[in-house]
Amino acid sequence: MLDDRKLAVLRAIVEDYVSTNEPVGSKSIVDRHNLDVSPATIRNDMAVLEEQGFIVQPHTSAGRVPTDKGYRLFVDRLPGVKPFSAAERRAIETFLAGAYDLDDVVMRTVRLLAQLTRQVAVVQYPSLTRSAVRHIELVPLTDRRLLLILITDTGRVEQRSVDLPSRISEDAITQLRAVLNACLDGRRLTEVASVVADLPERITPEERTNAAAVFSVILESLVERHEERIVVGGAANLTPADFSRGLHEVLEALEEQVVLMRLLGESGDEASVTVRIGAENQVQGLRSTSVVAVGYGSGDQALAKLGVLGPTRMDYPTAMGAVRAVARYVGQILAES
Amino acid sequence: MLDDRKLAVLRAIVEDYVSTNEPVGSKSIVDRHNLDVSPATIRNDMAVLEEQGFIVQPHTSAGRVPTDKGYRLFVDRLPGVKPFSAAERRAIETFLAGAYDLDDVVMRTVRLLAQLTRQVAVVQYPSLTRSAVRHIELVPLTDRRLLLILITDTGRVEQRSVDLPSRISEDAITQLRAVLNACLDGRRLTEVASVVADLPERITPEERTNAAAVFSVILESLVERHEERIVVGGAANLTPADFSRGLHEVLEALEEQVVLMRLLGESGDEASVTVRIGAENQVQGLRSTSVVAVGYGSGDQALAKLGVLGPTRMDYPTAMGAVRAVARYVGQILAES
DNA sequence: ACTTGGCACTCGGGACGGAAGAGTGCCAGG
DNA sequence: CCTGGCACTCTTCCGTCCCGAGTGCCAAGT
Repeated sequence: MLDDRKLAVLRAIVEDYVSTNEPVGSKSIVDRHNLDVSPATIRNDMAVLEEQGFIVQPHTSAGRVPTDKGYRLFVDRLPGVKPFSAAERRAIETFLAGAYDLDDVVMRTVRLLAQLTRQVAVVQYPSLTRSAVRHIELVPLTDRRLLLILITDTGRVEQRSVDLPSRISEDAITQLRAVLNACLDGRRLTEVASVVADLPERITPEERTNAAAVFSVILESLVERHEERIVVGGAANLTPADFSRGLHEVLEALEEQVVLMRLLGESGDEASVTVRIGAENQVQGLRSTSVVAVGYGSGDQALAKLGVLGPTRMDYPTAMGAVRAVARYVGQILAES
Repeated sequence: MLDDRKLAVLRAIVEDYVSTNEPVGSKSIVDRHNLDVSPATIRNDMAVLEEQGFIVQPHTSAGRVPTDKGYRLFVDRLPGVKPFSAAERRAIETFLAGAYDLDDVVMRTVRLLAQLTRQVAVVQYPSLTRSAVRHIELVPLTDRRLLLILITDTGRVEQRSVDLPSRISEDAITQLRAVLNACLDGRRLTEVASVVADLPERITPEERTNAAAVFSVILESLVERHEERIVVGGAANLTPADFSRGLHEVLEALEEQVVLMRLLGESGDEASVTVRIGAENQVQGLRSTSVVAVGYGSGDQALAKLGVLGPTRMDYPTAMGAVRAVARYVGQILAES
């Protein structure tokens, strides 16, 4: 039903529209791409493509513009990702390699992605729920208050302050610290809940109430409320022209961590680059944007996701290439540290 | 040279223009504010105000619009800050009190400020250079690599990884940790440089090279490059209409930490609310915005600054009130923790 | 069966022009 | 020093017109 030439026409429309931001007509297609047919032929093809819902014309006597469905077909059946040159990849690598801690890695990644794609970059911190405990530290703030610091194998450092029901001695802190590290070290955070349940037995009875306060903070704020952080950058790349209802709506959505989580969560498969186009995003307010995302991680399993967000009129091949390449190197960096 | 009525006229123009975003004419002034004079009189006053550069008319036969200089006069000589009602203050307090760590305090503050003022909120983390060391922790990652964690009395937790020149034993780590904490605990970060210089003597000779690596990380990344973090929120409150050259320029500036630092740095006095209007900001790209900022801190001295940023056409009294009130409560919260 | 040139048609956008309205500056009189 | 009156200046808003881009359709050619 869609022969090769019709696909080529669709591709031409997408490419031209992406680069010019103007509806593309039959004439300009034969001019810029060397299909050896006449404009009239293209028009016939376009009529079919329009009937099937891949393209529309904003008004009679304007050229055609791809629909979400059109972009979808383009992404699924057409050129695929644009591979990065060796030089580009080296640039990415060195830029990321300079980072000195996880915060810095994430910040650099965001900047890098935003710059490479000229879109909005979205990077999730390595998920806590998929991380394992590397170390737990307790620092006394006052004699009724501790600072609890959790360090994960993915480099995240989380801090919480704990109010204690009664005063605590240095010795008790030392004991508690030892028990926590002995029992939780190396455990994934998903297992922590069950382990913590057994801990009170290992604590001397008089310290149990204080210890319980610490445990409950661990459970509540680190395990149950799975604390996922997402960083956004390159918002300045959003161009007002692309959003009929104004940037406002998009900017608002980008400030809501929860919304971003859902957005990244929707891209299902983590191993390969996924693209969600326009209304495929269930997130209200981002129905006219596309998201290109992929999971990244050190080694085999994905720790979290990163990607870019932009108008549906986006250079998908480049975006997909950039996202894939960056994710790969971020994974490497994390594996090394 | 400027009698009371002329000031009242300026005030009327500022207030009306802020609320309507339209040039305000002599007629509407006498209607909305009860000055007991005729429009013609107002016109004469306006002619003077314009001659002195406090207002301009976009084109003949339009109303008047305040200039930067006009806003400046308004801010300096007119109503001052809008005090917050008891209910509002209680709302602020409870909203901030729910925070469970410094990151959370800062995030909540940003949201709160953005919401109260409907402008862009800018909050700086408590400055490292004005903080004191509360605790330093060393966690082995591999036998050639440590994670260095610095906790300050302002609640900041900074992490850096340290590559060591040679393998390090558990005992050596313990020794190093003890020395660091013994010598640095309670020291302001500005003093740290001189203290660190004397440290090697306290370390057994065979561990000096490793210790030196740790010291240099402390100095380089925590002391010299004074690591100031700034969080921005409420960018969605920027309305395109207010910026002739587009949001783009403003959004870009807001993504540059360095720019934001300069911006907050420019507001000199820390104890009281300062306002920088339009071109008073030396930061390129933010010449058409105003910044209302104030220092905040636990107790007497300011730790850092926070404020809001918006178009020069801003509700200054409200913004100043909100900034002042929020800064006060943030200071309280930090003092408690 | 597909492609092609020709042709009439539709519509958006820019140019032009006139009318309405807002707001001003100035002046002469209270 | 204030005020009412008045002429003047622009902007804004329509309505009209015209041009060009791009289309859909058809009949003819391969």
